Amino acid sequence: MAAMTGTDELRRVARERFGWERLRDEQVRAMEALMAGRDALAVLPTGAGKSAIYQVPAPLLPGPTIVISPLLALQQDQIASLTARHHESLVAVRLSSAEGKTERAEALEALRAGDAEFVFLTPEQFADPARAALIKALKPSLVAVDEAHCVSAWGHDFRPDYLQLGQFIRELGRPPVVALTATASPPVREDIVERLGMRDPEVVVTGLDRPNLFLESVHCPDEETRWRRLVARLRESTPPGIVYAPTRRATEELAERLAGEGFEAVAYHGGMSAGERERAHEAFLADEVPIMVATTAFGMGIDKRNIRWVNHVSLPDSPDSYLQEIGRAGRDGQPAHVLLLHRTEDSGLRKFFTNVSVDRDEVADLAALLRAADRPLTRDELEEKTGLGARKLGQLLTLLEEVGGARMLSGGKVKAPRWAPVPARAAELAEAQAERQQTVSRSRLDMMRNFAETELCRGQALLAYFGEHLPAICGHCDNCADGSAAAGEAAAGDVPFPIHSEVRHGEWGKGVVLSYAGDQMTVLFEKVGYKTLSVPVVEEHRLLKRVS
DNA sequence: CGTCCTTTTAGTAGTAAAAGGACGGTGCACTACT
Repeated sequence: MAAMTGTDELRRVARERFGWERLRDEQVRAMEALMAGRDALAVLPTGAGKSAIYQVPAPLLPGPTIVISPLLALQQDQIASLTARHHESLVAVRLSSAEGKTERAEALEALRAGDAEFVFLTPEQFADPARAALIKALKPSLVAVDEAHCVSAWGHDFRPDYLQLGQFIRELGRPPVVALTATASPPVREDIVERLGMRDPEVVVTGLDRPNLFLESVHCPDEETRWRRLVARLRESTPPGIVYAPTRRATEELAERLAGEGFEAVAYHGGMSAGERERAHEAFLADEVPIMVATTAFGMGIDKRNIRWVNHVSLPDSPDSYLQEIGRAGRDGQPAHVLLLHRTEDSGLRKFFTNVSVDRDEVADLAALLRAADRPLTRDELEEKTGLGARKLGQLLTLLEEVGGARMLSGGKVKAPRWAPVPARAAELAEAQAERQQTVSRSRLDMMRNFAETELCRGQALLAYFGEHLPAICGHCDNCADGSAAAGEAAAGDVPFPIHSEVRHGEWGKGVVLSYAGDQMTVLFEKVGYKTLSVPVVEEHRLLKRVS
């Protein structure tokens, strides 16, 4: 009964304050969980109404709603769209480095007075204890973590404050938390839930299959072939589209070379000035620039529905990244084409990026320093005492925390827990932990390569990675089109373990069966990530045992 | 791990291969200076 009333209330708010006549079942399920004080994790494609999941319950809950969002430009857009929809009844403010002292004070006052409902923040905002206290004093009733895959993708090295979000949420007294993302494979989902300290979240996941995207992958033996295939493809493609290149330099050289061939192409990467980036972005959105040649910097928050193709001229680091990037094509539902031009050599760069080199002595010194200190130390103090750079220090601290050698306190301070292992042991554990992470990253890269090289259905391969089983071949990839997918499928015999069943491997431990393709099977192991195994070998040597 | 660029070496005059080293992606926030 109560649930019914709650749902009616949600529908009323959606209709009256947002103008949404219908809510999808998944949206309602997540919203109801939040209203009941529970956490929720929503993996929904862009355009499926992710934002509504926190926006609709927000005015029904007593305090303001915190929205954690990774990019300032993205926050800007989100606030603009909320404001446009709302004619001042639901105000959103932002606290960031872009707001001056006065603006911040005004924003906080509006939140305190109840004149503003949403406050947009980056995870870095909580690093300053004074600011964290101000936010805590607002008694927020809901925390929404947008683009939640960043927790997993960026937290471990690039933006370590992402990993401290869970700590901050605890300090807030654990209001309901909703994590939102368009793509998250099972290990990423687990990482999000664990890192944010979510409890038994309501998980809503919708199908990831995008039938209007035609998937194609071509192996290129050399750079010349890659260039020729790209140009040939661009000549027959309708703009606008995105070419993803691996390095900043490659984007600039490629854009120039394409211009020489008569294509209007503009480069985009993180090394360009904010102004240049914005101009390029705006021009692309306005259909003034037909081809964007970009690094992974270009993507999040791009709201453009008519992107007709996405071409990659290098192998991405994982299917996670790949699905994010190709997902930007064809949002209008019209046919779109994605092409992956890969070389074996591409993996080198990716391996370099996933390389977590841990110097045992450095970690041991750091652990010893923490243990010897009679009070919690700030990062600045640690940087000074160890001589490590901020990036490296953050990485090592994260590792130490994961193995119980460090504890993060509010205000970015760090101390050694009472039960911390001795420095030498902590270093050993940290090294092992780094190796595990690297093993999992490499397994993702392996899966990306499998996807690129498979002669079977690519749609099935991609979705299986994300834990989704497509019962029939996808019908929208190159291998389905030329018949090789169907041929491979027919070759598959009986399966020893059902899809999604739990299995155990003598060395790799527990895992879940994701897919069968040809005589290969893919299993996702908790500890070592994705593995592809030969079914006959598994059967002959009884490598796997059924668990559930 | 691969690529690109510079330097060295070989060995004999203008070039060419080998060896060495640097570099590679994603963004916030803060400070100093104009």
